[in-house]
Amino acid sequence: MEGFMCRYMDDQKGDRQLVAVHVAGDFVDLHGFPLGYLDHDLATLTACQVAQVPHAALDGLMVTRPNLTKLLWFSTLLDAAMHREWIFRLGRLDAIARVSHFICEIETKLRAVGRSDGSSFHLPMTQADLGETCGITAVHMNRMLRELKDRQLMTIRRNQVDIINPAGLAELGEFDPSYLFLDNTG
Amino acid sequence: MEGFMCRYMDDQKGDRQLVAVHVAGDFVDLHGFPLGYLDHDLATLTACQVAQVPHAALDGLMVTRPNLTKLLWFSTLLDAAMHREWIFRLGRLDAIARVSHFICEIETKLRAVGRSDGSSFHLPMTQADLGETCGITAVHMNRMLRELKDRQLMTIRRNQVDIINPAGLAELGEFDPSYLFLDNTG
DNA sequence: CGGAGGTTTGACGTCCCTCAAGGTAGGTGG
DNA sequence: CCACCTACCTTGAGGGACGTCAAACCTCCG
Repeated sequence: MEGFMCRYMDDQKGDRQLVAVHVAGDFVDLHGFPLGYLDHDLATLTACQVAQVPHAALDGLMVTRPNLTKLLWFSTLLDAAMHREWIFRLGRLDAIARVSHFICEIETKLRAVGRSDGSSFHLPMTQADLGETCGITAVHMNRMLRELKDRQLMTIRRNQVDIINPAGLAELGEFDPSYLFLDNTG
Repeated sequence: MEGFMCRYMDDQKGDRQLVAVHVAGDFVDLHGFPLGYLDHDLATLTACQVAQVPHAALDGLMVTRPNLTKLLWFSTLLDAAMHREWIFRLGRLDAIARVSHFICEIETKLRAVGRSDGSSFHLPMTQADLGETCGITAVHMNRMLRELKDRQLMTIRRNQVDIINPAGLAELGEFDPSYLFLDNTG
């Protein structure tokens, strides 16, 4: 309902890799319903307010409300589409483009729920968190953020993101929001 | 029904990033049903035999067969779980571990459909394909495969994979098959 | 026999990591 | 109100993993 959460997985050394970041309005744990258990971990990035839905209630919905079921299914496949985009980001983009891409994605998601005006928004993630998102170290994340500032594309200061040149940022991050299916979320 | 397919996305330079590899038995394009359209591309790696299911038939199933619907939903979330594992692989593992992890994953999937005996199987992917899967160049993939052979872990020759030391390969790739939910696929 | 696609190898460059040190801001207790 | 602590941010130097470029080779097939 409120706050920021993330999904992550740990490697053998205990280092985290974030696999998703969730904002207010997301149905976070729906994957656990058809799967039975969850293959990864959840954590909050801020204090959060969450609503819970018993699996039994979802089973009931599946029988009585196929259209609503399809919407829930849709929302989990939206997560899958974002996962694919993250794979692309980690596999094909260099560090600075990864950061740009992620910032564009989170801005788009926040704007969809009225948490961003298109240029400025609150993002409660440390540079270490951002590094674990983009598959780079916190030190290198710091250098990339400096470079984004130097290039007049965006700044982050005290969890506050300011996008100076949205088009330039999207271009650098090869960001195309069609995978977020904003024309279809109702 | 038969053959190998993959899902992929292109970057601005036209280089591919594979985001999934599908084997015989997978329901490949089910994501397009709730989503409405597909945010990525599909290609075959070999000649394939495919079965098609009209979306209208799936709509019918959702009304009359909620249990079967949940199974289909499950199968798409399995894809999502694999996507997460690919994110982890690209974000946290170095090149040789990425290859090991992928080989372990595809071996496990093939074994589940009787296409691998646990040590040997057919994998119709070039070193360039494997590179596009693991986010490294074909040249570096070649070096990693040589190293895996030198370390007595596995060999690939003419699309034939031979795993010499399965435990060692899984260890190197930090591979844990629980995300494949093999205890739950019926 | 020749060509195309795939594999292998070497030399060299660069992006990012590692390690280390210092700086900054907010929070807590004296 | 100051002292201190902790978490986070910033910067530098040096090294290593992987990319790039180029050439040779191998294998299949027409």
